[in-house]
Amino acid sequence: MAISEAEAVVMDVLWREAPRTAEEILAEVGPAQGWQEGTVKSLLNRLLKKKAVHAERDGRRYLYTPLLAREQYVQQESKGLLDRLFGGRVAPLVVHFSEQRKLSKKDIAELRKLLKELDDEQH
Amino acid sequence: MAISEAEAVVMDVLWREAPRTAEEILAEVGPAQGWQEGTVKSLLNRLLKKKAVHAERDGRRYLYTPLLAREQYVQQESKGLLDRLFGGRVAPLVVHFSEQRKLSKKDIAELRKLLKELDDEQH
DNA sequence: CGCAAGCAATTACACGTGTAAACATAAATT
DNA sequence: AATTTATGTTTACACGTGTAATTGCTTGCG
Repeated sequence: MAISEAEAVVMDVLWREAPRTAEEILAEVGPAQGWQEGTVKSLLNRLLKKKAVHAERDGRRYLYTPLLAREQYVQQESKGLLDRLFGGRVAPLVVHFSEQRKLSKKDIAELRKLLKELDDEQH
Repeated sequence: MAISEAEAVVMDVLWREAPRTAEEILAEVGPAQGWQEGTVKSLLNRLLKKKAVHAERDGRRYLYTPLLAREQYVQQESKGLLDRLFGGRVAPLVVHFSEQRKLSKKDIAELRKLLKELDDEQH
């Protein structure tokens, strides 16, 4: 089963640094998200059930570690969108953003650099 | 309220060609999706409620037309993903796919072309 | 005119999600 | 030892979604 958006917020905390306690996660994410303790605990439990995190007892509390790698998650999500909306190809997506004027100077510079590198490693 | 994935499948039919009757939509999408009549009708009703389509009576049936433009939908979805996963920027997403070896020759060629065009229209 | 056929609208139902409140349990404090 | 405190676990509940079944309304047909 897929990871929901709220769950992904919790994963994000763990991806930045792990292991962490529920309390630490709440501290980092509660204020911005407007979540209470119970909410974070529930999300952690659902993530446990989905095998997306691992919990290791540490005295009276648990330390949570991600099992699902961020790369994996990003990959799934991005591929899903690409497949659904752009025929599974990257260029049309970039063209789309270009048409919407959503390419910054920085984006363009980085894309140039990337293409150059791909060119170089060609042989 | 956002459009769900099943609803988007119906929208896709209408984006390809509109207006259409529920029957036509079912014919186009039912087999592939494994949906019955009632399913398509329900989805259409939800889309009506969400003001994503318009229905115009035509004798005993309705003709459905999209109100939400595909561009708009694509924009929302893409921006959402970009914001959630790539800090709202396009280049990191492309880099991600590049690292996953998901850039085809064709993608690379098209990206080159796009950058060239952007360069040209610069002045 | 009464009924069948064709559509649409309403209702249904299980499951996931966001968001907790309530409950359980074990450790710390009085 | 009894009570408070800190955590985690279970239960809850409303809402969206996927997927129809059921009901309702027209309208052509016998």
